[in-house]
Amino acid sequence: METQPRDRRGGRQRDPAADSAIIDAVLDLVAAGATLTGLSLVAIAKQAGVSRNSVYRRWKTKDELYLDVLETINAPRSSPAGAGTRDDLAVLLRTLAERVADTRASAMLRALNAEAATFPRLHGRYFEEIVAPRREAMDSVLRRGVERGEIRPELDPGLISELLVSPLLARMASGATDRLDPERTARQIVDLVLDGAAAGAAPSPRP
Amino acid sequence: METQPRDRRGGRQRDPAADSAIIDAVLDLVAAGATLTGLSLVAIAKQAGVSRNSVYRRWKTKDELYLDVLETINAPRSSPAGAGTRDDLAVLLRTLAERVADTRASAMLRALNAEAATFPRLHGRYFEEIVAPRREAMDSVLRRGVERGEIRPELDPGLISELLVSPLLARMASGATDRLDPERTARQIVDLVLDGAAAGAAPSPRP
Amino acid sequence: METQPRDRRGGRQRDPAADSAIIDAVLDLVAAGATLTGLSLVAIAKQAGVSRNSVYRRWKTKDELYLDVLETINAPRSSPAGAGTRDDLAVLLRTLAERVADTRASAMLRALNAEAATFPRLHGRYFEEIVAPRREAMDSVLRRGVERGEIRPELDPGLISELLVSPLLARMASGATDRLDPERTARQIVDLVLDGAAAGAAPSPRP
Amino acid sequence: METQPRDRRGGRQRDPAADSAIIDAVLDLVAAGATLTGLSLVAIAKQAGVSRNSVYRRWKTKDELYLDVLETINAPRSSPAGAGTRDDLAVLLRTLAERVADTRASAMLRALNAEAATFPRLHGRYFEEIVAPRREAMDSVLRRGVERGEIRPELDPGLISELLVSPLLARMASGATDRLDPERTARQIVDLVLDGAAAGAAPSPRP
DNA sequence: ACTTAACCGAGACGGTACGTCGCGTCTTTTT
DNA sequence: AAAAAGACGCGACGTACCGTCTCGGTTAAGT
Repeated sequence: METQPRDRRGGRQRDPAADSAIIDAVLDLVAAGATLTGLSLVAIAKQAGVSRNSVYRRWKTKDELYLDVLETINAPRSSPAGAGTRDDLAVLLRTLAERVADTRASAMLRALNAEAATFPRLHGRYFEEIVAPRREAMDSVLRRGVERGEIRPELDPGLISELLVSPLLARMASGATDRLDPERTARQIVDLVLDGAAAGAAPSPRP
Repeated sequence: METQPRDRRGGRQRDPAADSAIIDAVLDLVAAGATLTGLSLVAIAKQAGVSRNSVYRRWKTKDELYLDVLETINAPRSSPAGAGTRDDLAVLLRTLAERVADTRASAMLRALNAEAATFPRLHGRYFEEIVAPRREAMDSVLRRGVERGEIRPELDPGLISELLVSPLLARMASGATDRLDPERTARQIVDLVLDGAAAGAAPSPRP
Repeated sequence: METQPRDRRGGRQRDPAADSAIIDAVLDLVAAGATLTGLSLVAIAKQAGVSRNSVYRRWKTKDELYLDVLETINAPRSSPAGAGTRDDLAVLLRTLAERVADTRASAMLRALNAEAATFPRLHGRYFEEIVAPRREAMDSVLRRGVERGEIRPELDPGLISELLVSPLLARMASGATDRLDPERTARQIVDLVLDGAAAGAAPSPRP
Repeated sequence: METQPRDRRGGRQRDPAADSAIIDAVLDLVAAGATLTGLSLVAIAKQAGVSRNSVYRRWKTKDELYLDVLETINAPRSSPAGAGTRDDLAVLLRTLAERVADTRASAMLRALNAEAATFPRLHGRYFEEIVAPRREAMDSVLRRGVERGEIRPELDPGLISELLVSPLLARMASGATDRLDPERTARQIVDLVLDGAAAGAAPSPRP
């Protein structure tokens, strides 16, 4: 995460508090409605309470700064226990819901999605490092579910996956992340997607 | 849709082509990645091939201009035939999917969502005039489905509705609107949400 | 003297008052002690009471601006009547003395001399257009003086010329331009250089 | 000349070479065209090859530094032998011419003159310690010349003095100090000022 | 036909924000 | 304790863009 290794042969040390103050400032400003292109290093410096110089010294471009901001909100992945498909999916969705409930992270990712065209490199990294692993985890659970006979094998796994995560992603996109109970919401979504809404579809028995 | 009535006592007429050229310019620029705050009337004028004056003469602020842009992409609502819950939902989703497949409209709404905080008035109108009626239509279909005994009555209708529309909204938010077959996708989503993905949940017989 | 001809096909006209206000500002600031390198277009704009934009629009670089300032202080040359060498020299020196007595012009030229290395193009123009013609005029008078038998022919005309103008140039350089009576000072210098200070050198009879 | 006595209680000694390196740097930079206000301690440090700290440790302000630079170029005064007015004046002028021929000293004094308003204290010291004594010496020689009957008594001694030194001062001001033969130039000036340029003014016999 | 009034493009204008640069100070490591 | 390296806050600079204002030229309605 350090921006520049640099030869440390002398000179004053960089204030480590400034690093986090700047990253915090970005998150706060984006959460307050700023766009990634509209956000200026000047405004960031003011919000962080440091001089413009201290920002430019650490990051040459907004791209590089945002990259480090993304690293910051990249929470550790959850690892489902493998007890059962329903529970495993609930664990994955709960972890996603928790991130969605984090107002600042949510705002940052929403902004990044909206301006993907302007920050292709950034969006690429976001996809590779954050989206892809979690998508793979969910696919893995679904595959195991099919093997166990818990998931209808004739369905497109991608579609199931999309239906599961979309409600949370749509909330993130619309900014309606308040009053989101991760545990409860994750469970509701999984149950509904697994059991279906049609009256004829009797809900499977659950422990 | 006309912005100013004005006294028409004489003088040169406004070029009607300019109106649509400007609105087109907004849609093109937003589709190309511009944000609503970042987009300037100057850039719009250049893209539209008219002078700044011609833009300012028609709309005093970006807010008012965007309002008219929103009107433009407000396609007529679909009206489900009422043949059956499954088909009615499919009709509604197909209409939504078609709008999502429209790259420019999709980009405009994505931008509006991302910057809702900056354009509260605009976002409010968008919600009232576009989202609310369609949401009400879906709720109505679901209510009728419960009465008909086609939808499990103990479920939260809001959750079902959310699950149905979220896949399309999430696609709109992420910009992954290419290669979207509205008819097919709408049908797939409705089937999966109604029938469920669990192996035990036998798919209801369909005509 | 006009900076840019420009195609005048439309658009608002430049405020002609701003042109002179800016040039006046330069002269005032330089007279107040500013150096040509130290003087910024920002400071000039503030002093002139116009926006930075209005300065940059007219002149891209300080060089071009200073060039026009030089034109402004380039007073019309004097033309000696040819009545006699002594009187002709006095006329030339009085004209020079008048320019030296002009505080602002004097300061400008002093600054230009001091920073000739930084503004070679400017210094070159100054030399060609202001210094050279006047130097040539004086050489011409001296040549005629030799022909008339009024100037000792064995002397270096360049040295005589240098002795005549140097007192005024030195005053200009040192900034001691107050209380300078052009008429009287010019006459005194010419008399002394022509007649000499040595006791043996009897002053030539004058009308 | 040492700036601060300081308690020498231990620790590393100041590098004596740095002192002269810094002063040399100032002279070189000014000779290269830098102004006194425009010259920064940073640029001086870089030119001298020392750290900024090493400059600031020795001199708190540019004023104090320039003062020591002035001391450096303050060559010892000449003392005319008193053999005769013509020779005495030539000695004084030759000394002045030698200083003028020193490119770096000349540039420094030229810069100081141009920016006298910005450095009043510095300019005052320069006047008191360098100009005044030499002016007094010349006045003294001229007074003795009048007493000896070698200088016309009705002339203003100040004017004679001004005419004698101005050619050299003007050269210093204009920077045209190359190819200046101090001995020859001084002699030429004295002869011309004493004997006059007019044909009627017979040159006094010289040894 | 002539006046009038609005539109249109072009561009000057004041204001604001940006990213850069340089300054003088402060801090840390090395000599 | 001096020296070198470099981070830091501050401020100025030149640029770019924005929204307004002001031109000459054009077009259509009303006399």
